[in-house]
Amino acid sequence: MKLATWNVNSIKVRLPQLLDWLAAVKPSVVCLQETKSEDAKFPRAEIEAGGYQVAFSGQKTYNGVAILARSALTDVASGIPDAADEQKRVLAATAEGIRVACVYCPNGQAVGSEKYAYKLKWFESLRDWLRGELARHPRLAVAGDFNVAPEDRDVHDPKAWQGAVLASEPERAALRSLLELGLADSFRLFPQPEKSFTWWDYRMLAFRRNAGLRIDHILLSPELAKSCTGCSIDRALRKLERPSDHAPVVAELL
DNA sequence: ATGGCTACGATCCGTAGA
Repeated sequence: MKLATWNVNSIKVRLPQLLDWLAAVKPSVVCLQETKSEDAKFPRAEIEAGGYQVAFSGQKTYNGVAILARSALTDVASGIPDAADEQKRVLAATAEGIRVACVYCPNGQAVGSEKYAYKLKWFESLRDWLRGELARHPRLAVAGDFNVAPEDRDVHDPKAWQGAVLASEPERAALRSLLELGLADSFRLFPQPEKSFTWWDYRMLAFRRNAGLRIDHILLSPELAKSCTGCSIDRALRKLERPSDHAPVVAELL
């Protein structure tokens, strides 16, 4: 089965691409971020007509997450318990016997800014929550836009990005703290092409120059990591007219 | 050169993204 994550940057704008992609790729479970849609306006019927169950937690203009599954979605839960946050960034559900956590981690804007502090604090809450989730759910996947490039090889120009937001050491340490819980970065379980990225700036012909970052990830519990047979980035969607600035990441699980 | 797009909700510009 395929488990995918994609930051769509507006579910409304990207809906036709999403439906085409679902029909072509047929992932079993899909995590979406930056839906930018109030729940009342979420295109539930269109996605259901495409053969998917869907759970969503959104707000106007910003953030917003959703989980799609070809089979039933159960035990849907929004947000990180014990972490009061107005921003809709987390959604969990069980599908195909997997506990799936869809996350849209804060961007952080600039190192040292208020939003950067919020980002680091938010990662602490995420880590504390996931520690318990891992104990409760041996088959746990955490998929989404983490807004952190884990290592220099995940950055097109490490010198230019040295210490910058998305690549700074405190952010990398925050992401590592999730891996230290026992979660594996599924992409790095396998040999991968050099300069593999999931996000490219809309400006500066960044995609054409492959000037990107790998900031979207699928993290797997030890049991799921054992059953993972591949992980890749689907660059095709980034080439379409009016693309999201992110490409989907797809993990293959037995 | 620190910008350049894109989406949104509000107007015809500001905020945010990464």
